Amino acid sequence: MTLDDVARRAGVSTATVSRVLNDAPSVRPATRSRVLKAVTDLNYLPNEHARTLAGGRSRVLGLLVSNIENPFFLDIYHALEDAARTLAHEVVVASTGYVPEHLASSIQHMRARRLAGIAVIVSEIDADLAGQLVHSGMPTVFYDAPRLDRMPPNIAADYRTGMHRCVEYLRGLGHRRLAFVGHHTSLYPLNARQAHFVEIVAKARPALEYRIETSDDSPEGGRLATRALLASGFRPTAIVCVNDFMAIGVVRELLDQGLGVPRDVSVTGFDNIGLSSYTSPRLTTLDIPRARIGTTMCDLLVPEAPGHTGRPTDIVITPELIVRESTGVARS
Amino acid sequence: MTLDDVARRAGVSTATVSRVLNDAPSVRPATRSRVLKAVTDLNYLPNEHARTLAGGRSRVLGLLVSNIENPFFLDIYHALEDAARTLAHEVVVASTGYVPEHLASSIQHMRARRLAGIAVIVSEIDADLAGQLVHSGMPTVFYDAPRLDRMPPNIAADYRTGMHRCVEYLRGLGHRRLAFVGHHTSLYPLNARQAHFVEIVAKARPALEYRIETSDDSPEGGRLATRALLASGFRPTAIVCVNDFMAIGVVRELLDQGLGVPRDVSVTGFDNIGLSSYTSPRLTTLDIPRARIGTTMCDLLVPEAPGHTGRPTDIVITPELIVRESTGVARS
DNA sequence: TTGTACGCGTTATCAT
DNA sequence: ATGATAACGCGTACAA
Repeated sequence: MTLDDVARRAGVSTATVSRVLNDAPSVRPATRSRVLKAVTDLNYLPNEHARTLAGGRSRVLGLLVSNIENPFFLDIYHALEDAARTLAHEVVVASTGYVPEHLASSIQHMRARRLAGIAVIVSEIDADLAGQLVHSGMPTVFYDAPRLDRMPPNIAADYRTGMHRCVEYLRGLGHRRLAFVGHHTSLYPLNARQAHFVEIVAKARPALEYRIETSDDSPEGGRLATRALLASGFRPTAIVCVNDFMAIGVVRELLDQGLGVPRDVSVTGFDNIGLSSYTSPRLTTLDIPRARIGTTMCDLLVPEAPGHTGRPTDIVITPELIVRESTGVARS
Repeated sequence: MTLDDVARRAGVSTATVSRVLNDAPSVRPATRSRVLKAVTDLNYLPNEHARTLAGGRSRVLGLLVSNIENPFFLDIYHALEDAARTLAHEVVVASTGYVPEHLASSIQHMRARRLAGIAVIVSEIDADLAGQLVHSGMPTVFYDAPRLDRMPPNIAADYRTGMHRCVEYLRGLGHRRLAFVGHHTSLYPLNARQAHFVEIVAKARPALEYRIETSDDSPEGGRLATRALLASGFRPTAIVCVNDFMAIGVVRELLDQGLGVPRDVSVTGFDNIGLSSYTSPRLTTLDIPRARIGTTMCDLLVPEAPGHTGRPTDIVITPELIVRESTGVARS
């Protein structure tokens, strides 16, 4: 089923069919409808590959995330997709699962497909890969990108301020023994949230005790990290989690060990995913506006986007503290 | 950056470069490495569009789901992707959000891309669209497909038995006033789980009271449905949810209204998503083996798959009841 | 073993 | 307004 078939059936040339399909201006209404009829009769659909090959342009955006199971990424995906849809663009996702090899191969695939642009939200990307991407000529936008020489547009969250708010809030509640539950990540960059946690906690006076435990980015990971934490004998009065997704498992394990939340241990998440207000107790967390991130990425990537500015804009998002039920005054 | 550039740099013809890239047998090691060097020097990546256009085949599978936010679908996606990866295939997802227009356009896109195959898990698909898909010639596999004349491979869950197990279990616990919380769905087919619930409950002796409420497929939907349910004055002692995702919101709303789960109201989910054992209380649910579904779909779609059988296999999955903490004896 | 040349299905540039 | 036809970048018979 090709253009030729349609052309033959409509008694016109392929050029005309192509014009109709791309609603070019000059086509007589009569022929136009003849062509359209042939198209539906034959249930014809243009070959996308031939199309982008001949036309040169693609209307597909790529999104690269670390872990699509985490609702945080899913939300960004949705926002991006919605924004893209209004611009007649599609978006394809690839989740690396924090596996560097998957990251590399996903990038290959996206480059091979000559996408219209690519949005990257993978904390484990190194400067090398990022640079390669940028130099490949594809429009690229990063969220939390590593520092690059030729900076591409970047959207950054001010995790330092966010973490500061979180720790200060807990200190105000009287917490002096804190734990951080993070997730494994390949070295680049050392997880910003964790780094800032350490920095801030280390500076606090009077001094705070703290401990760090890491595991997979999942509820199960949160549970395992908490189990290890408690098994070590350390008794935190508050656990700061790298994100809500893991916090769900942290709370679960605490409960399973007979610890009340927040009666015995306070727990904070990060991201403010939808689920965080459905757990019991509801999670205290820091909000990161995923929708805005997704929309902004689309703006940055697609020239036809309403919010598109040619120059590489740097955008900074400051996480807001959302106090709910999982935190309370420290048990004395 | 094209084959030509590489060929020129390596001092060979494009045909030879192509051979190297597709590791064809007869290429002298010396020239092979010359070509490979040129490729890396130029950071060359074959144009996927030209490739599938010329070669005719595509190594990309499509997955069509109703709501990728629901972990149920996400799990299938992952299983499918993992299986596909071992066969050097990619998979692209499209989530319709239960919007028929999105479904149609996603199908268009996938057909346009001449994918190697397409897996469909959208309850809202009608026989018309399904038929169109099958007749388009693309290898297709359905999960819970509408009945078709020319049956494509289909994977079905025996919801009737599953729902029967669920209702019988609740009856055994003394529940006589049941509610069903389902999700909106375009007509085709009337949600099987709901239909079976009604059928089974209506037959039960002594007679059961029941009521149905529907909303979006999300925790928020579950919450809203429950709110409406209670506002109506109906006092179920047990709520059967169409899936775990909504059940999360159902439990939340119950708790918010001061009702204990399962003390005052028992709640059952469906699917046995990972989250269902992280909520408090843990959800009693019916297990559906998502991983198996994803793997099987890959087997059915890809000829090179180990489990591939030429003939359209019909597979039936029977949901297993998993009893956890959200159900208990009916309050007298 | 390697090169030449045609075809894949479409868009776009000329003519007409 | 419409029709030829040359790209687009690659795979692959067919030759050499």
